Order: sequence, then structure tokens, then C-alpha cells
Amino acid sequence: MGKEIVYGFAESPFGPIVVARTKDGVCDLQFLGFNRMGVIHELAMHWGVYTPTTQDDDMAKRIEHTVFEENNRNIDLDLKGTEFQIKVWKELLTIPLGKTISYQELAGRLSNPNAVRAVATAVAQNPIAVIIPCHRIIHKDGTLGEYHWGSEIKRQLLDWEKNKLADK
DNA sequence: GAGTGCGTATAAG
DNA sequence: CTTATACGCACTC
Repeated sequence: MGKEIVYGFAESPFGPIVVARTKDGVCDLQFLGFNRMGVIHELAMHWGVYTPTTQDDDMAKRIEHTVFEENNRNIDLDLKGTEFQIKVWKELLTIPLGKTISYQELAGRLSNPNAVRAVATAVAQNPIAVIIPCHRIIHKDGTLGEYHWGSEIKRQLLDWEKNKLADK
């Protein structure tokens, strides 16, 4: 029996999202494509088929507001993955707003400069968009590279963060 | 053990 | 610009 999961839908400045959390923190934040229920299904699979899930859109809206309106990313998280994945995701949390680094640089910070593709794969599996800023990892030559939820959203997120910096 | 992937470098069309 | 080859390593099947 897995932990109880509460999920909900909300509207972000970049389109609809799903947010999920356990008692320990946010465990999922994804931009939604066509398949809302597919995302929920994968969520349940990842956390255990016997995981009870309940829907709470108000919870999702509160978190959406904290992240996208208040620009506060200091939120408790509940990560589930391999040691390597969690190591990568936590390293992403140390990249400040408005900064980008290359996949290679990230691999180097994890003392694994040759594991570029492995790192990129782990980045690609980030379950918590925006809060864990996987969008700040770009190609070494400056091009943006791929993004799980579409390279267009990646570009918009980076623009948005750049403007946040310029604001203050 | 074989196949895969949000990369990177180089060579070639 | 695009394809092709090679390198490297965590992960999946």
C-alpha cells in the first residue's frame, strides 16, 4: 500500500497543469496535453497501484498560485526515483532563477562528466516541472534542446524567468 | 546482454 | 540546415 496521493487540476500561465502531493510534499507537477487521465494513471503506477488517490483542485490551485504567481519555489517535495535520478533532481534545485547551464556542466557537477546522456535522461524524467527547474538545462552550444512538455514551453519558461529577474 | 535516450563532437552531404 | 558515427552511462526489458 503506497502513500495516499491527492491530485488536482489548475490553470497556469503556460496552460493547464496537474499537481499531486503526498503528506510529505508535492510529488508531481506536469503540464497537460490531451491525456489528462493518462497522466493520473501514470502517477498511480509510479507511486503504486494500490495508492489511494483523491481529487482536490483547490489544493492544485493553491500550489499553482504559490509557484506561478508568488514565484515561490520553496515548497516541500516528495521525490521517488533511483538514487541517481534524485541526485540529478536535487542538483537542479541549486540552479538559481534566470540561470541556465548545459547538460555537460550538470554532469560535471555530479562528478560524472561523461554521463551526459544519462543525466539528460534523468532530467527528462523530472516529475515536478518548474519547481524542479529542468527547463534551465540547455545544450552546450546555447540552443535550448528538448523538453518533456514541448520545447515551446521551455522557451516561454526561460523568457518568463528572465523577465522576473529584470523586474526587481 | 541488447536497446534506448531532453547530449556532444566531428565529418560529410 | 540534415544525416551518420562514435562515445558514454543509467535504465529498461
